[in-house]
Amino acid sequence: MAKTDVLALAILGILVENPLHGYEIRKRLGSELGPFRALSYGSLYPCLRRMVDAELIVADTAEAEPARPTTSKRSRISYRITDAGQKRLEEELASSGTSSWDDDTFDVRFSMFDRTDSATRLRILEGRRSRLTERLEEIAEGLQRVRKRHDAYTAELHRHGLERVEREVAWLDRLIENERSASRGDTNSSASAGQP
Amino acid sequence: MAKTDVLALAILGILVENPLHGYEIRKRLGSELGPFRALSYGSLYPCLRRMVDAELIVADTAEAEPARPTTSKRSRISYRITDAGQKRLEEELASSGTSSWDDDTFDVRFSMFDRTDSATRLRILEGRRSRLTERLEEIAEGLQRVRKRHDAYTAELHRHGLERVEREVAWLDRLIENERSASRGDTNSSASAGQP
DNA sequence: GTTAGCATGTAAGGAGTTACATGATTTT
DNA sequence: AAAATCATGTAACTCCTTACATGCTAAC
Repeated sequence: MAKTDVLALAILGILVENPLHGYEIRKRLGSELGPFRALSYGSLYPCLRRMVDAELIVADTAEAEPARPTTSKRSRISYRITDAGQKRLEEELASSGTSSWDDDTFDVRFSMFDRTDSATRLRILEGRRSRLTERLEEIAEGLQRVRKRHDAYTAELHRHGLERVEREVAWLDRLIENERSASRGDTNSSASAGQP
Repeated sequence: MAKTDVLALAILGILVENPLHGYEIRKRLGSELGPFRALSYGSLYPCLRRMVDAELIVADTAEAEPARPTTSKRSRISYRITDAGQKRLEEELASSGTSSWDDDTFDVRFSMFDRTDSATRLRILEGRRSRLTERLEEIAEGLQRVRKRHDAYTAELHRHGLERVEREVAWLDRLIENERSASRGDTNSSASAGQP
């Protein structure tokens, strides 16, 4: 796996809670991480193998129940995180590393915010925010150019794209504000602000 | 290119207006299509070549200005759409083909709506809408599951994801309504509704 | 008993990126 | 004259999907 494989990171984040077998890991990835990719087995199993080779996880060929010797039961390989894996996860979670503000990586990092310290959370949120405001300018420029070229549909596409990004920035602002008041020592804070 | 390459379709849509060279095509792809991919040359040029092989476009090794014979000027290969390419584009635009409601394909199709007939526009918008409502249910389920598991951040991620999709559905509803009133023969209609 | 869902994997291939390699034109 | 940007391309590589191949377990 070498560098900072997002998928491997997400898997470590899932396995750190309790050991699981591949099939279940895939389901979790699909539901845990927002509207995240429902990735295929053809992607998952090779990744698990790479992680085993890197000794971040180990594969227990389940012997859980000693009783019932027949009906062999040899399927369901339970993957468990190793000390090295746990250390790696902590390292990843500690620093906003190699830009955790890409679309994909951000979601994975965010989903593990309850295991991330406040300072790092803030750094990631702000990094993501500035990434989005850059994009905002690009889209706004494109919108200007497109408006001149008549064509209401293309303009509408840009307008909608712009709005989407603006909303995400507003969302981040809310989260950043929350994070700041929490670190100022306020006790009345949680991730979800909004309705009174 | 064979089937229905989204990139090739987007390029045909750009070249049908006027011939351009690769460098310029890439810029257009970046600005024209919403917050669309700024795709690399390593992707673009091989695609152009495939399209030339398929005779959808031809490469004119620019001789535009007959004057100035020195300073050779031989770079800038101007790509021009062929009759076959034009026919192919029309075919693509005529039917909502092999599901044009994926995230990527939808944007490309939408950006060419002014060259698409009303019935097809409506079919694509509705297809996209039903695709999104499916996703809506999946996310809503995931949100339920996540809420039970404490963890405010993951829940917030889902909530935000849900909201984003809901907004896109609302946007589509607005466009569909517009499209319907336009085909009912109202003269006061355009792609952008909204403010009175 | 047979369908549906659980469970694990591999091989081939698609679609794109990065890094490289090269050169012309325009601006400073 | 140097630097920026325009312009074209190739080769290697990454990441993921699809299709295939296999077998267990539970429900109807």
